[in-house]
Amino acid sequence: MSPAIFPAPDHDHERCTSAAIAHAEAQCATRAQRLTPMRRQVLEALLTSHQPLGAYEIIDRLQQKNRPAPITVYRALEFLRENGLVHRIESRNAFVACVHNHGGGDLVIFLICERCGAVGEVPGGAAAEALKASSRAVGFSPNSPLIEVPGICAHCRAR
Amino acid sequence: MSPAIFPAPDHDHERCTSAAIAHAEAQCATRAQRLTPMRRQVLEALLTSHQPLGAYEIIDRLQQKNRPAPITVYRALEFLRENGLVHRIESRNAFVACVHNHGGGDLVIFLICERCGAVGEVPGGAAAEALKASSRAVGFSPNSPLIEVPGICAHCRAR
DNA sequence: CGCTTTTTGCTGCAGTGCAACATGAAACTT
DNA sequence: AAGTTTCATGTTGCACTGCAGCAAAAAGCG
Repeated sequence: MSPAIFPAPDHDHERCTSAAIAHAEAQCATRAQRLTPMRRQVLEALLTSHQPLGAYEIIDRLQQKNRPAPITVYRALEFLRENGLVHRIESRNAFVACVHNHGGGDLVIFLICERCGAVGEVPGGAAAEALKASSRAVGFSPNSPLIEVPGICAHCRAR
Repeated sequence: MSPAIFPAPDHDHERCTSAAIAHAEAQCATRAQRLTPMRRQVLEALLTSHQPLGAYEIIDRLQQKNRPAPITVYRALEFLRENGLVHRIESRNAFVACVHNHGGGDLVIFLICERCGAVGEVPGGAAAEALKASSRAVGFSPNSPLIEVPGICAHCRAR
């Protein structure tokens, strides 16, 4: 598929979720990491939302039977982030499932729709170069930058 | 002085602080806004730190006599941000005094030294253009982006 | 001076994030 | 298979973030 940056409002949710879970399983297998039920549930909660969720929102969406404590969810999120399956949206104090298979090191730009709340990821090559140049010009040695762009996504604009 | 992006460790703190306060007074005067004692104290706390401070750190640094409630500090910070005197560092949940006189709308990049904690601001013109291009290429209408770059500043690298 | 607007104080609360310790489950060793 | 180590989760508790809602005080204005 051509990876739509923003999922269409009517896309096949089931399929994109299960594909992402499959990818997560593969990812963990190759890294000898364990995608436990807890971790999988947290990832699924994020996948089925397609929006950034706060920690307590995640808790609310998990099976009510054994409502996990905040620390449990934070630990699962930490694991998922370390394995590139989840990103944190700093400007929202929230988390999104990563639907790309972008390699670990390369910079990603987060596009955050202010209307529908969806988050898209785009590679940040050109912007990264400009940033590096600006940083080094003042003697600063940059590490991986954080870029989050609020705005309006194509689907919302179309309406 | 040529506005060093990062203040030298041995720079004249008194002078740069009082200059920034003077600028804040002028800024508020022209906008018919009131730089009250509370607001001034919060700004001074940030200026004398040259590092991002959390809300409670600010409280701790204010005169102990009348320790303000968190909401009071948040309101002062809100005012200072609206008037371009303070920035929020999203990735740190903290605030820094703005030592530049950059016009309201133009994009600023925050360089955050991971060793000494200092924050520098550089204009983000080139990076902003690259970001806009990347965003629009996927049908996204961007607003003012957030860019924060962790790294090592020149002074820390020199050591 | 009265009136309005702005600012600050006060109480309370929901959300964020993690430390420290205990328990349980899985993997590895011999 | 039993024991040991490692990893994951549960439990308790707490510090910080951020703000709502209302009350009191201060500043500006006719």
